[in-house]
Amino acid sequence: MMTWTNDEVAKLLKGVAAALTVHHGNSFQIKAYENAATAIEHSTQEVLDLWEENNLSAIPGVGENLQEHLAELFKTGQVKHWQQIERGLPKSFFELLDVPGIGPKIAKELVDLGVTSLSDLKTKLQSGLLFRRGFSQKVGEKILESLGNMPVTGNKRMLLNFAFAQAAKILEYLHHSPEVQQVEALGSLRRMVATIGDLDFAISSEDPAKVLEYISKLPGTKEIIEQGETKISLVNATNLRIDFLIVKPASFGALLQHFTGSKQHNIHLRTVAEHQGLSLSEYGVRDLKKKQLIPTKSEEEFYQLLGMQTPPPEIREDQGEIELALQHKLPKLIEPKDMQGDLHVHDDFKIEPSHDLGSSSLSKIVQMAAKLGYQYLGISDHNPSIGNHTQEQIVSLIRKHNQRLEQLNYSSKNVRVLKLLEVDIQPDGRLAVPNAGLKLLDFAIASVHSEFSLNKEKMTKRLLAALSNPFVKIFGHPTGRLINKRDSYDADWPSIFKLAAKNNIAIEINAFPDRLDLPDSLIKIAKDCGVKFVIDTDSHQAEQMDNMKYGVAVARRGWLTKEDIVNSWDWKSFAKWFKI
DNA sequence: GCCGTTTTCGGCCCGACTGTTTTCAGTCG
Repeated sequence: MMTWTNDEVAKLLKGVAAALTVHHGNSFQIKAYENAATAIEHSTQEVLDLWEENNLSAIPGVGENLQEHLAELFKTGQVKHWQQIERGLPKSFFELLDVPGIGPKIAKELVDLGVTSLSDLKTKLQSGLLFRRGFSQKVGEKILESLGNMPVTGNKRMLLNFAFAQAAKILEYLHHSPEVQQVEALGSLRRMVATIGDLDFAISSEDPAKVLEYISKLPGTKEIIEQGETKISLVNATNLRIDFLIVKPASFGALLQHFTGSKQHNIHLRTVAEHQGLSLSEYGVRDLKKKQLIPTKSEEEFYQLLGMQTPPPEIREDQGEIELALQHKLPKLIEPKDMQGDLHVHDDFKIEPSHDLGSSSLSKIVQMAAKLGYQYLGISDHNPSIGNHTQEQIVSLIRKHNQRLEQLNYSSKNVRVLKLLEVDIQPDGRLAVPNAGLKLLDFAIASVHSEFSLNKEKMTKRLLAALSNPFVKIFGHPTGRLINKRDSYDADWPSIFKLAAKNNIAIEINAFPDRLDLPDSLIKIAKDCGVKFVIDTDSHQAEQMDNMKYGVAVARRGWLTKEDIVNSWDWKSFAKWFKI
């Protein structure tokens, strides 16, 4: 069977919308296709998986018709109805739509002028041929610039920690302007999505013109894409797009709300507003009867005007948060300050593992745990490699690993240190440490570090076997994904989650920024199966223990509360849990 | 084509910026 990524499916839907546009189709049908495309593009669940689970309706904007079309696409590789709509349009038409600044109308104009591909477009623009045939000079020049800025290969989205670092630099620059009153990073960064495409900033100022002037001098700017009275967009030297929006302080709340998104959340919210005789924009809430704009300084004021609670940014994905906020029944999500321990930290003890050793000393890690205010800490080095050691040697190394931890507990009154180990799940599902070694531990974290491409059936069997081992209390980075590098492996997740729930094994939410695994999209499924979770940093140096916030963000995006997360519990409750 | 506190018909989010339009079309977020 063919595989389809969300991006590929979204691109097809956008193509259908574009074809409808040039054929003067129904504008609302066009909108429907475009909405479905963005929803799929930004979905954290794979649309192909959803189809297999018979759950395509989980994506807002995908209704009965589109579900049928998508089913046809996944089964046969094409959709007859769409082919009809696209009849008469050459392949190049759809290729051109990828270029920023080219929409359906311009793409049609270009193919009618004889453009056959992206490279042909470039040639014909540079030679001036298109201009002689009547194509707008200014539009052409903008397109040439866009072509130059387009990434050669698929544009990778930024990891959350990288995006935060970039945003921090820009925030610092903005804070240096006396005209800037408030400033905040918005968009997918504020919603803490696992990967970030571009950066958005909201700014409040009494003098927007001066702020625009100041931003236009941001160091590292390659090009200013557009600039108006309230907005400036630029691209920096690393081809990162950055948008700045500026309003008077009285409207700052509305601006925050508007550009935090998500798009699906806002569209739904505006239909709710409409039923109340209100209209929403980045300037405030407009009373349609009185024809009066009510500016909102804060987001809370904004949502209050709609009679709602303010949903935390992380769950503004139109997944039911609007309905619950209207009923004032939003759950109280887990927060970073709730965390009482980190159970997955590697230190530099020479345990002779087959994977990365940590680089920080044990004492430095314990200090860091104390600084973070933790009640407990799990030192969980990788197991000694099985290729180079006998079973006796493995057990002996574990004893040494334990000894220094036991000594530590005598000298450290604040942070309790647990004797853990991150143990490989071998391809057949057995653990890489014999029971004689496992029983020396407080408990084991089991995770996969090899043979990622087993088929679904074999992988499921492998994981189920590992989670049947009574020494395992945590299932580490469950799907094995490395963002931008390696996809999750295929497994029957509901049956794995059910077994974990039954065996009292916590599913890890690994906070390492290129893992963020369990992904937010699987969390709800896991919770529905009755599992508990841990949030761990998988740190290999002490500083990385600060990554906890990213794991907490994933948990929040999965709607988890303190009750769901065992290492947000105090020591007594936590100890009771793992000794069950 | 979607969707429901006007629910199976009849509506459909809102606005900025650019270019070339002297009142609007195209694109984007």
